[in-house]
Amino acid sequence: MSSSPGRAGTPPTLADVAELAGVSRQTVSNAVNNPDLLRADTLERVQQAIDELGYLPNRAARNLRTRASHLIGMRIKPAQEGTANATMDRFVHSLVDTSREAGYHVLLFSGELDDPLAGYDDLLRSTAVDAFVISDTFLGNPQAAWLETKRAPFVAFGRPWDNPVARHPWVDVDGAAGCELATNHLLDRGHERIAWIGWRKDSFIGEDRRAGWARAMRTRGLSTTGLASRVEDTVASGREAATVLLDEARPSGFVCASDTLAMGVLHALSERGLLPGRDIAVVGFDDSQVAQVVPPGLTSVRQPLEDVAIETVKALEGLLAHPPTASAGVLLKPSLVVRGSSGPE
Amino acid sequence: MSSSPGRAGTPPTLADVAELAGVSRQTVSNAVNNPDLLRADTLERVQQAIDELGYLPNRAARNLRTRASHLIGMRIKPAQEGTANATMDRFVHSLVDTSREAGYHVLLFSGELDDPLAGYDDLLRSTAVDAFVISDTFLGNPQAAWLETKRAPFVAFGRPWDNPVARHPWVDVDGAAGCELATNHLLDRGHERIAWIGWRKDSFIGEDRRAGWARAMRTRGLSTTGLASRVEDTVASGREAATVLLDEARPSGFVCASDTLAMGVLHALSERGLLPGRDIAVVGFDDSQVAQVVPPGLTSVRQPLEDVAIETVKALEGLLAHPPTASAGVLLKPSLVVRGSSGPE
DNA sequence: TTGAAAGCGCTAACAC
DNA sequence: GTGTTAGCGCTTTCAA
Repeated sequence: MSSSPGRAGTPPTLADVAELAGVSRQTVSNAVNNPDLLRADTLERVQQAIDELGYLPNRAARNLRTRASHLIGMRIKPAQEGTANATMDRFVHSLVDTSREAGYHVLLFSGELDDPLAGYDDLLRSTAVDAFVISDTFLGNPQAAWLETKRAPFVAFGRPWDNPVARHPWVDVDGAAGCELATNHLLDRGHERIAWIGWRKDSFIGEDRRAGWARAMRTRGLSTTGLASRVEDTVASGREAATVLLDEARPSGFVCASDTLAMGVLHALSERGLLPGRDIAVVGFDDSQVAQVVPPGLTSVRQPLEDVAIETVKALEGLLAHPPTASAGVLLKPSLVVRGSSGPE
Repeated sequence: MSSSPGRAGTPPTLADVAELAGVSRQTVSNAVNNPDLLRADTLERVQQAIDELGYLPNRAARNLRTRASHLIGMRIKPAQEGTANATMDRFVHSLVDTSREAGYHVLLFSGELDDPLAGYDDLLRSTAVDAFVISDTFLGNPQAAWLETKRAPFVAFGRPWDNPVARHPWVDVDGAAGCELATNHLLDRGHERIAWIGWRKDSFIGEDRRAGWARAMRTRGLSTTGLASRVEDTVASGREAATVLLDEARPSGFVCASDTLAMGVLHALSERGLLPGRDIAVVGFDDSQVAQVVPPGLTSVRQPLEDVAIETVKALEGLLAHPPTASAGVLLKPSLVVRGSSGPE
């Protein structure tokens, strides 16, 4: 490790490399950004100087000049306690990995709970990020409309439910297909009275997932009457809903809009001495850690978040290209992870 | 919303504000950074222009000039599937919140699994971040030593186990105290044969937590012989360990080094038709979502991650102050969240 | 209290 | 191919 020319702590600059290699600063810049412009021997010499000094372009300077930060902003909501919901954390992991391969880093920020726009504006106006990934589209997404008026590049994880004509790129997972998968799985195992526990009606995602259950039932000519419940996404609500359904509808299986609700069902079963998988089948949604480790394993719909991240970054790259290319929406298919809670074997 | 002078998409600059307010650029800069230098009426006028244009200083330019990015880098490991472990995700949330209050954003990055240093070097040399938060100190932390040689500011979440004379700031949670708390909780409820399931001996954290259990037992004059098991941090390992211990040591309670292992115990109990809390007491560590939602609730040691984040940012601010002030290590006390798995009421 | 000049490190545009 | 010039938007001197 050779000592840099300045004081330790001040990384070498383009000028340092240029001096050491005996070329101009511009040539060093070209060596870094357009190597094919240089003659082979010059490139070699510059590269050697770069290696010797451990040179890497200063981000701030490059950002200032190129008007790009190579940063993707993503707002995260406070961690939800008491639920099984960690989809966004898993997505962030995938996004960080995928972004890195595309030369981007992920900048996380948080905002006031009540203001869905907080945080975006500052980052945008200070040109701190090149684009956003928005994700909390649970009940529609005001961010999308707002960002569009600001002409800010962004990709949404989640369909523009409340605005079908929206033009921005989005990536989503087909929740209806997932629940259809889950329901068919139980139907294939001989269940006929399959109950649904989902979210309140104002949730677009919840209604979508519910539709998958209903479709599967209808397709087999089975009635859904009295078999559905719509509640808050909490364990307690899931437990109560399950208790009521068990008494009033006598289902042999449950398909739930979330692992959180499914855990509520497990609570209800446990209270009655019923065993999931043996006495009553249960399927959740999200393949959370909870689903993975709870005995006897919770069968659950798994979103392909790695693929969501890949498609998201792909769309992002299009948006940030010159000229920008807006991609269409992408809808991915989830899979079903079968575990003990949906029956033996 | 007034239109900015340039094309839409080009945010207003200092010069735009200066022109509108009829002052020099420098005065605008002072208005933003040293408002008390301005006369009240000038400040008022400039502030009005700033508001009108929606001006916010360009980050890249400011970063270049001040040699600071106001970004904290944190490397995250791939999400762990099949475990209950989400401590780092919870910590990231807290860190993002706390950093924001201190004027910092969190930049996430990932690196090759095999190379603990990957990613750090690039960010450092390109002056992309002001400091790092390192966290994966499970088996010691080579990053710390490396970052110290680079004179890079960083704070560790986790003690420098393998280097007691390390001088860098760190924040950690007293795992031994947590397990002592857990064990005493069971002792207070009348248990005497309390088994330990922990990690392999090369884990500093694991040995620390184990010491808390052993200390609590010894303090009451109880033997620990044959009651401890050291395994991998997986559900399967926890299940096997519990099975063996149930047969050979006949414990009435388990204290585990992680919620993942505790879930393994729940699996073992479930296989034998035993009920956690009624037949056998179980305590985990981390108060994961799993602990929160699994029936009948898993009693678990909770790390005060919000406080860890606060102390981390405090130490970071010291490091980045002029002149820097290195703070000492901070050891925080965890708490015990009591749920059904450790017995009724 | 305000303004003018310089320069952070880099790259785009052009001259050689 | 390579070097020169200019300037991205900001803050730190220093002078008025």
